[in-house]
Amino acid sequence: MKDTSIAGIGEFSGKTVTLEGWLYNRRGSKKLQFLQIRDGSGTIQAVVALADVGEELFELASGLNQEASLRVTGEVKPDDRAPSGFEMLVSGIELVADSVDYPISPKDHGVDFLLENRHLWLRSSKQHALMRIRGTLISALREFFDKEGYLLVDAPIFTPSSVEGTTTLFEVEYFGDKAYLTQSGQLYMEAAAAAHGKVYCFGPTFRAEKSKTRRHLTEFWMLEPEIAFANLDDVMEIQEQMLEFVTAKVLAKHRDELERVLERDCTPLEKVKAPFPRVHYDEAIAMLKEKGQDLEWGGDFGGEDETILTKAFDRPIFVHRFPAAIKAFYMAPDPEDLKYSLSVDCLAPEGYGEIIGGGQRADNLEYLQERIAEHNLPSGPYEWYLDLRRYGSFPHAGFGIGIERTLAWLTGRQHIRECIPFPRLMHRIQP
RNA sequence: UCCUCGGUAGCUCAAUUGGCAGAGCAUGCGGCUGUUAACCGCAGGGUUGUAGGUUCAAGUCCUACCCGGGGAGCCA
Repeated sequence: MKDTSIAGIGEFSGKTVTLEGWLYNRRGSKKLQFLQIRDGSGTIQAVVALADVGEELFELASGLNQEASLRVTGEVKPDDRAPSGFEMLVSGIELVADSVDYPISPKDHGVDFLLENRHLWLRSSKQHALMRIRGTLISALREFFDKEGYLLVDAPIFTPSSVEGTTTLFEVEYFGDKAYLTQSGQLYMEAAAAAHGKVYCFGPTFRAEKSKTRRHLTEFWMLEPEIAFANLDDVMEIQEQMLEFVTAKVLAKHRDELERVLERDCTPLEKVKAPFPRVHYDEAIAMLKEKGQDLEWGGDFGGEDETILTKAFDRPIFVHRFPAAIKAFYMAPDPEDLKYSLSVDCLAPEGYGEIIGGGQRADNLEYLQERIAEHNLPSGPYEWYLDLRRYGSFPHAGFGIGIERTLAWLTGRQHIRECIPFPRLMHRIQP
């Protein structure tokens, strides 16, 4: 392994270095070849001149296939014509391994073909940028909670029962019993919050819903904080601080990739500053009716409703106090009016819609028992959860932020399937 | 599960009223010393998703099925 990376190539201006990577693209003539080399950290153009390298090496260069792996040696030179400001004057090439008939050409491809070749598609520039920004988003989220004194507590993937009782779960055989893949770590975070005060989990979650939309995956990643003695207002404040923090981190580190590679206009992201507008459910209903949407009090919002709501504001918004009847059993009732719940969704702007769901949890034992019965949930699996209300119950609140939906918004993607390395969709589990 | 759109060369797509199945990219060969998804010339490449039907003639019309996209519901 060499120490030199393309991202840091500027340090070696005027010096001769060896790069290890892959041939991204090649063009040229009988006497001059332009090799686009990528090494994961970046890309650089390597120029091979027949007059400099001789016939044998030039012939090797002009026969190189797309995605062949290489060691390329040459002098690093500043060049105004290069996007990165530098290019390499090649003096030596070692073909590490050839790449014959690489399926993904630099021209257009359809979604189905690209997903079939997801293992190779990841090498493309847009997909490369998306994965880099995903990495930054995740580390920025974790940095935010770590610096605020939260403890990372891992939730289990196998669960004995549904968290919310509504969505369809993936069932697995568990030593002769049934178990399910988790749809949320929240209930476990409530237990952890009683032990540590401020906690969060980060991991994959699974939903067996037969959803075929640009907003759904069957396997997606979620970060779920839970905070003891917090209320609804507290979690809204935490959410807006968190989004302001991670958006600034992503902009600081990836503005060039966002604008140049992903063609994302960054001006809407610069407006992601606290406070975010807080819209009561009733206000949201009134706004939507005014815009001509046909809907009644008591229902949830559809994709089009969310689009209309978010386009009325220039930054993410909170919609709070949904009717208790359409929210999960563990949501706390609004003491001001019991038909509302102390719930909140955060909707991303520009039509992206819900990226965070959460709220204050019910801390009254009898209320929870009634709600579990109302939802026709088996009481047995929830006894441990009810213990949290039997032994020092405490007001607490939390939320879950969807990584892929947040990334799709930040990067301006149309579909969240590009926002996870290997998407799992209703009709796709390969590669 | 429902609504809707689609399936033609390795890839992206075209094919008029039912009338010889085509182009770009990729690949191969040739040309070009500054290309930026390079360009120019030539060549090879097809069981039009599957099965049936109508017709002198079906990529095109009809029936059934298979596969996929987008959306609804559900949610992050």
